[in-house]
Amino acid sequence: MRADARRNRELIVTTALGLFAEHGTAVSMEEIARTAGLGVGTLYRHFPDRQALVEEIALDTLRRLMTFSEAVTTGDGPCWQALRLVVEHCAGLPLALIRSLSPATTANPELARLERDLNALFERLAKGAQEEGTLRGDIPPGEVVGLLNVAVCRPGARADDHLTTVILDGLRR
Amino acid sequence: MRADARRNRELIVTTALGLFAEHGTAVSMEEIARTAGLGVGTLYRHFPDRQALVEEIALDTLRRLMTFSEAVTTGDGPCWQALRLVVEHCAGLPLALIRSLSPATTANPELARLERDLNALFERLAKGAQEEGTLRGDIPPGEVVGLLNVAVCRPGARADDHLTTVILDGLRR
Amino acid sequence: MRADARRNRELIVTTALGLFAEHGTAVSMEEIARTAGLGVGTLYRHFPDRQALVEEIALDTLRRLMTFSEAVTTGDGPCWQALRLVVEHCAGLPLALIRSLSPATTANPELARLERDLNALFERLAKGAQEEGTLRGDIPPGEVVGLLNVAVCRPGARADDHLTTVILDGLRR
Amino acid sequence: MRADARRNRELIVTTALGLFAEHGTAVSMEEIARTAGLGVGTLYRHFPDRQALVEEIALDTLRRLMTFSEAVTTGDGPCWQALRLVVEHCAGLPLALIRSLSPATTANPELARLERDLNALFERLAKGAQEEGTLRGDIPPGEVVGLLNVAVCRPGARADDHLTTVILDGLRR
DNA sequence: GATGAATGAGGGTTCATTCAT
DNA sequence: GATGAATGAACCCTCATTCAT
Repeated sequence: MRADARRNRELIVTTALGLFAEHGTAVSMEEIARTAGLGVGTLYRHFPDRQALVEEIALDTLRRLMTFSEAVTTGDGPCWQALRLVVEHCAGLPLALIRSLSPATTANPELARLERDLNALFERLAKGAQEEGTLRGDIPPGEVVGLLNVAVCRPGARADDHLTTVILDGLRR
Repeated sequence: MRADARRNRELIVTTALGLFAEHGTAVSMEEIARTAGLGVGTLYRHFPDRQALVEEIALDTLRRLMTFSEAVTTGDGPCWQALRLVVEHCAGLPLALIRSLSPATTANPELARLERDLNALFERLAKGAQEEGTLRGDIPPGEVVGLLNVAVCRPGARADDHLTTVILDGLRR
Repeated sequence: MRADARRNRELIVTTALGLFAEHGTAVSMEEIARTAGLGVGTLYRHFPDRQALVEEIALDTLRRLMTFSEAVTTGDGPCWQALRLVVEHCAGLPLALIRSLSPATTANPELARLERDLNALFERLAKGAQEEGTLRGDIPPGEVVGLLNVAVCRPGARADDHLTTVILDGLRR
Repeated sequence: MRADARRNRELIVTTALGLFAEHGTAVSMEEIARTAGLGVGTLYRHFPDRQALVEEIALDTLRRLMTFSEAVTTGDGPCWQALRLVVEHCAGLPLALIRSLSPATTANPELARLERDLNALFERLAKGAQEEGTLRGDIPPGEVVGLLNVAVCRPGARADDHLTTVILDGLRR
C-alpha cells in the first residue's frame, strides 16, 4: 500500500472516530469524507461499506489498547499497578462509543478475538493482583473484569472521574 | 380520551419498547405501527413525532420506577432493604435502552424532573442506609448513587446477575 | 334540513374561506373542522370531499355576487354607476382566492353556469354604459369585461386601491 | 461544476417549470425527477429542498427577463418601443405561475432584488415614454408599472391576446 | 347525527452505495 | 487512483377520507 493511501486510511478512521464522538453515530459517510478532505469514492475504496469502517474504528482502538496493555504488563512490576494504569488508559478511550457502534459481539472474528484476548489479559492481571495481595480476594477475577468493564465502557468515563476512582478504591485491599 | 384510544396508546409504547430492546433504536415508525397492528397514522396521532414516542417510553418507565420506589420507601423498614429492592427492580428495567434513546438530560422538562427526583430519592435512601449503619460510610451518598446508576443503567443488567450482586455486596457494611 | 345543520354548513363555508384567505390553500380539513368547532366527521357529512367544499365556497361567493349584481342592475339608474358598484363590490371579494382554489372552468356545471351568467350580465352592463356614453366606445364590451376580470381577480385587489381606480378611470369617457 | 451536472441542473429547472405550468404547483418532486429522467437524489443534490427549486425557477425566469429588458433598453430607440417589446416578452413568460409559486416577496434576497430592479427598470421606461410623449402622461409611472404587472402576471397572458393589446393601446397616447 | 380515532397512500427528504468523469 | 454526481430504497411525517364509538 502506498504511503499516501495508508495516510488516507488512517485519516479516515481518525476523522470518523472524532465525528462519531462529537456528533453521534448517525454521521453520514459523505460528511466523514468531506471532513477528512476526501471524496466519498476514496472512503469507499478503503472501506467497502459503513460496517467495515465502524469495525476498523473498533479494531484500531482495541489494538492500541492491547498494545498498551501488553507493554504495561510485560514489566515485572506489581499487577495492581499495571491494572490501574490499564484502567486509567481505558477511561480515556472511546469504549462506550465503540460499544454503541458495534453492539455485542460483532460477527467480525478479529474483533471477537481481540475482546476475548483483552478480557483474558485483564483477568490474568486481576488474578495476579489478588495473589500479590493488592486486590480484594473475595471476588472471582472474572467478576472483577466485569466490574471494570462496566466502569470503563460507560459513556463519559474519564480516568480521573469519581466513579473510576471509587471503583478502583473499592477493589483495593 | 376514548377507551380504545388509551389502549392503543399503551400498546404503542409497549410495542416500541419491545422492538427497541430487541432490534435496536433504529426501528422504523412503520415497523412499530405494523407490529402493534396499527396504521402509522394512529401512531402519529398519539405521538406527534418519533422524539415524542421515545420520550413517552422513557417517561413511562421512569414514572413506574418512581411509583415503585416511593412505595418501597414509604414503609419504615431499613433503608438498606429499600435500596436493595429498588436496585433489583431497576435491573429488570430497560434503563440502558432509555439512556441510549434519550441521551443525557433531554430537553423534556418532565423527564429532567423525574431523573432529578429519582436521584434525590436514591440519595436519601443511601444516606439513610449509612446512618442506620448498613451501607459503607466512606463514600458520599451522591457517589453511591452514581455507582448504582452505572450498575443499573448498563446494557444487559439483570437483577440477579453477578455484577449487581457484587456491587451491592461491595457497598454493604 | 334542520336549522342547526344549515347553520353548521354555513359556518364551515365561512370558516374555510377565512382560513384559506389567511393561511393559504393548503389548510387541512382537520383544521377547518377544528376552527369551526366541529369534528371532521361533521364536515364530511356536509361535503363529501374537499373538492365539494371548495366548490361550495366558490358557488357561495359567486351567488352572492350575482344577487348583488342583479339588485344593482334592476334599478334604472345609469349603467356606469351599476358597473362601478359591481366592480367595487368585487374588489372586496376573495375572487383571486376562488380562482386559485378551482382553477379555470371547473367541471362543476352550476359553477360554470354562474360564471357564464355573471360575465353576460357584466357585458350587458358594459354595453349599456357604452350606449349611454359613459364608457369608452372603442373597446368591445367583451374585452371590457375581460379587463375588469383581470383587475378584480388579482390577488390583493381592493375597492379603493390605485389599480382599480386607474382601470375604472381608464374606461370612463 | 461538471458539464453533465450543469446539464442536469438545467434539465431539472426546465422540466419542473413545464410540469408546474401543465399540471399545477402540486407536482411531486418524484414526478419532476422521473419526467426529467433522473433519480430524486439527483434533484435533491442540485436543490436542497422543494423551495430551493421553486426559487431557482423564479430566479431563472426573472434573470432572463432582466437580460432581455436590459438589451432592449440599451439601444437609444424610443422608450415606448422598448416598453412594448418587454411587455410582449413578459406575456410569453410564466409570470403568473411564478407569482403563485413564490407568493409576494419571498425571503430569498436575490429574488427580491431582481423584482425591485425589474420594477425600477420598467418605471424608468414608463417615465421615458411619457417624456417622449408616446405614453399617456396622466398616470404616474409607478401606477403604469402596476397596471402592466397586472396585465402581464395574469394566468394565461399571451403576447398577442386581446387584453395585452387593449392595455397597451389604452396606455398609448 | 356528531365525534374524533384509525387508516394508509403519498410526499419530502436523506444517505449508503455505485459509477461516470 | 480520486472525485463527486447519480441512484433509489427507506425513512419520517401529513392529510384526505372512512368508520367505530
